[in-house]
Amino acid sequence: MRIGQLARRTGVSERSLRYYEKQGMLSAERTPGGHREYSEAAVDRVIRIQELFAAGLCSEKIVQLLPCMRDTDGGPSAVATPKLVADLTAERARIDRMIADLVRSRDTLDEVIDAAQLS
Amino acid sequence: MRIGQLARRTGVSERSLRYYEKQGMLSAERTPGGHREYSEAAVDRVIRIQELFAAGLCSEKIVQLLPCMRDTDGGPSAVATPKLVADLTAERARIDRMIADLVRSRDTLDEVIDAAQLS
DNA sequence: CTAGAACCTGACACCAATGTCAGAATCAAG
DNA sequence: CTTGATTCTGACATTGGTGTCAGGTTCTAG
Repeated sequence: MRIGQLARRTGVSERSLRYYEKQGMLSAERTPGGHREYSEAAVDRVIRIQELFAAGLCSEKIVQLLPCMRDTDGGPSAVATPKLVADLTAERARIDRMIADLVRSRDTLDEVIDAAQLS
Repeated sequence: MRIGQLARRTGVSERSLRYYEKQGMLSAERTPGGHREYSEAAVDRVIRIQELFAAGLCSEKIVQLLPCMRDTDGGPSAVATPKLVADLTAERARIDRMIADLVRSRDTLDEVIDAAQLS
C-alpha cells in the first residue's frame, strides 16, 4: 500500500512515517518512480512504534529493539544482546513507574471529577 | 525550607521549581532578601505536579486543576467548573489509553527479554 | 494525452519542560 | 567582617517528534 493509505490506517501522519524510515524503524519498497510501497505488516509495525514512543523509548532504542520483536511478517527475530537486555530491563522498570504514576494521576482526576459531580 | 532542599527532597531541579512558580503551580514565601521559603506541603505538591506532567497534562491544565485537589495543606479545595470537568474527563480517557499502551509496550519488552534469557 | 490526486525531498518552525551559564545578591557560620 | 555555600534573575540552548510549506515528480482514471 502507499503512504497515504498507511497513514489513514494507522492514524500516523505521512510526515512521521517518512521520519520513521529515515530513523531506520520502517522500511518500504519503492515503485519505479520512487514512491513508497508498504507491506501489510507495516500497519502493525507502525502501531508498535507508536506504542513504544508513548512508552518513552527514543527512536534509537526502538531501532535496536525492532529486529528482536516477533513481528507479524514472521521474519526471523534476532536475539537481544546482553547490553540491549540490560537497557530494556531498565526501560521496563521505567514503564512500571510510569504506569504507577498514571494510575495515581487518574485517581487524582477522579477525585476532582467526583467531587464536582455530587455538588 | 529553601529551594535547594526542596529540590533534593523531590528530585526535581531548582530550575523546574522556579518554572512551576512562574506558571502559577507552586507558591513560596520570600525571605527579606528575596529567597524562596517553602512550606512542608510543597513537597507533596511538587510530586503531584510531576505525576500530572508525566500523565501528559500541560501546565495550564494543572494550574486549573490544582485548586480543586484535596491538598495536604488542607486548603479549601475549590469545585471544578463543568468545563473543567469535561476537560478532565477527556484527560482521564487519554490516561486510560496511555496505560493500555504502556502495558502493551511492557509486554513487548518482556517478550524480547524473556527470549534472550532462555537462549 | 491530460488533469488532478498523491507522492517526493528538503528545509524551517514549533512545543514545553528542562539544562546551563553568567553575574549579582543573600545567607549562615566562624 | 569574611568567606564559602546558596539563591536570585534572565537569557539562550536543547530535545525529538511533528506540522507545514514549496517546488517538483509520479501515478492513475478518463
